[in-house]
Amino acid sequence: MQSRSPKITIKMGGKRPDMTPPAVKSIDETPEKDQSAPHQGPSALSNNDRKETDENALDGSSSEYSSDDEDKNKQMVVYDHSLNGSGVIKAVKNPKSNKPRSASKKPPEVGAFTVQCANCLKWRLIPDQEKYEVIREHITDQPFLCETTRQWNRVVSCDDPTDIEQDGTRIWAIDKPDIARPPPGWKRILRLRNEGSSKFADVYYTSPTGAKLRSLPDVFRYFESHPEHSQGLGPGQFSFQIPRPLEKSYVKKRPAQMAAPKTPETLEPSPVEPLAWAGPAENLNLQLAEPLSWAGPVEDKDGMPAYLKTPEFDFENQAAKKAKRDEVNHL
DNA sequence: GCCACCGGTGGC
DNA sequence: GCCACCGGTGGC
Repeated sequence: MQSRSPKITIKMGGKRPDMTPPAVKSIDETPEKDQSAPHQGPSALSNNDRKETDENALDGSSSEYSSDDEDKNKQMVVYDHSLNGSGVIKAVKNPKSNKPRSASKKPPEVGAFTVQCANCLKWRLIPDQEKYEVIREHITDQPFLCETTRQWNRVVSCDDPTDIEQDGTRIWAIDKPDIARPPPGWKRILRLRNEGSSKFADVYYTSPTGAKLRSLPDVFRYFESHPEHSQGLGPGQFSFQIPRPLEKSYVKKRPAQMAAPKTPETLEPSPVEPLAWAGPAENLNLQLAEPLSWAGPVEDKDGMPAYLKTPEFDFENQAAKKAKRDEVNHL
């Protein structure tokens, strides 16, 4: 299909931006999901990516996430923004990267990190994951600004053009704000899944001893078996929250639940009646076919660019969660 | 056998 | 619907 070129813009939620933590959101640009062609045309895009990277002074300090790979056709970008829109992005490699050595499709990888300036709303690439994590950790209390890039000796102002545009070559996703940066010796790994999976991504932590932990209970169990590595650590330092793809169709919808057999008000046992399920099952199929209807352009009433809707962000809940985390961390 | 990746489910 | 958690498994 023709590739759309959504512009990313942040649309303020209807809510008043008092004390509001940063909203996180993302864009996902996967123009088509051609089921048969794992890789295509977009090889040119990798040039774009590289050019962009160069232009944006990611040069020297750019990390292992920079564009070494030739098959970076698409990227996923994650960002969040606060009241006036400060956001964080991540970019990801093409989900359909065609590494010759494996027939199995490798999931996309994070390819870059970007944050949106709270003032000018332009995107600024972040040189490496560590810096990104620091920014994300405090994005609510310390909105990101163009001047923040001076931390890594980059001089850029709100007058300068954006580092990165939504040009249809990337997949955008929404990251969560205020995720604690991993404790020293620990790493927080975000693994994206392939398009069509039941989930968008998985988060896991690697411990100082190399253990891979997939959940908080995992972390607790690790603490028990490795008390020497649990000193001063609490659950607040770990977050298994995953970003969300802007394009919801990236993730396969869970089939609608079979209508639970109505429990009659009476306590009379009701006979099992399998045939009665036929109806719901058909509906289920219809729903699965539905996602294609996303393809059409989406006009936004507020004059915002099409294709981009600011996902709703639960400010209050985020604030509550953060408070809870802080509280936990004090224990 | 290991592990990266994916699916499913229960709880909210 | 979202999320946390964990089981299953195919590919190595």
